[in-house]
Amino acid sequence: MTKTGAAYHHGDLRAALVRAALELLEESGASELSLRGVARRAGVAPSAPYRHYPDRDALLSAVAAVGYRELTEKLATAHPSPSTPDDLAAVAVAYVEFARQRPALFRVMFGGPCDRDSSERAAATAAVSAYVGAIAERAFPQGDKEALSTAIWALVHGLAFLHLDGKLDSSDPSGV
Amino acid sequence: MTKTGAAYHHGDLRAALVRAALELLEESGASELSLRGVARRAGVAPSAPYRHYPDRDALLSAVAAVGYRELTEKLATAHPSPSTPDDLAAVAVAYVEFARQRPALFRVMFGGPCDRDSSERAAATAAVSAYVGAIAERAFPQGDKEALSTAIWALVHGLAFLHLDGKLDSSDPSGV
DNA sequence: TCTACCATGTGAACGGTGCTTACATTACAC
DNA sequence: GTGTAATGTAAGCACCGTTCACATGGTAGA
Repeated sequence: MTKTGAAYHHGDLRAALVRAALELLEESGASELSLRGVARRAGVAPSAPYRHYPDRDALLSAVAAVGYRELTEKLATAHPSPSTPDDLAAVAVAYVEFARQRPALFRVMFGGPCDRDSSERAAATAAVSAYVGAIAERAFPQGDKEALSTAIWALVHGLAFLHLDGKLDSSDPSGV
Repeated sequence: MTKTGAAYHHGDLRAALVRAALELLEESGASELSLRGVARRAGVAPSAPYRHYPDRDALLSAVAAVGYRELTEKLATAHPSPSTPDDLAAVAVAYVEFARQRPALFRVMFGGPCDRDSSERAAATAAVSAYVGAIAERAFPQGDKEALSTAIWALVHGLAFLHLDGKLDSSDPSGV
């Protein structure tokens, strides 16, 4: 499948498509990402992407996977190894910030039903889950790890979505 | 504008369209609700809905408004006047249950960017918000009402979304 | 080096979509 | 009864996802 194939006609169109999609998401916040639009952006015929992705959802999954990686990076940057509840709060704020700064990408990542076919995507979300779990365990060693991890992720995730939907204002009461 | 107009040619097509949309959402969980599909379901030409709704989003907002009403009903049924944290937990479970039982409708309600034009929709979400706030105040009289209300809604909302995206399993650690 | 092959990209086409516009019909006011 | 405004229809536009036959060009094997 030459996942990271060198350069054929176009030169790694597979990656170029993901890049074009990310650009479109950043520019016009519209979370409506048309395959034809991405192809146009990449300077390629509308049918070209089908040589690399079976359908639109597969391309979106690849884009989402990049989003997951960038999200974990941002969280790690917020606090490399959080261990206190305050550290955790910092990471939580970073999560919500990510959603607010890149709403279209965030919607691609979490907006629709995740297709379990994409191993790339599944692995990336598992990584986020594990990361949150590890943090929760370190911050609250005495608690039930599963429940805590779920609760924290849910709280932060819900906060992000309510923000995105304009249900909240600037106040950020994320004291955890 | 004859919002609740009697019966012209079709017989309150305005309401019939919302009904048809809800039916389609329930049947095929696909959250992709096409205006043409709704019109077809209502036995009407594809352009007929435009006499009652300016565009697809407006119809979706009307559908979402119905969803908000049904959600508040379900929450009220779960516990008519919750005052203890345990009561609150029951309401929270009902919220997540609603999302799991009617995922397509839930996605219409919260999935996309809410258009602030629809007063109908805005009023319905404000009602949910006020309801949660009132509950939070009664269950935790000593806490900061705003922060508590936000935190609770976010936790429950995030839980619902993570469930919908298949990130969680059957365990329901909603101890609040 | 020549040739055959296969991966990649193209162009046209199909059915579906949201939306608009011109036209037909129907209910109500006068 | 007649006129008018509200309502529904038919046709058409541009766009979408997807497929298929075809063109192109890099690479392997002789």
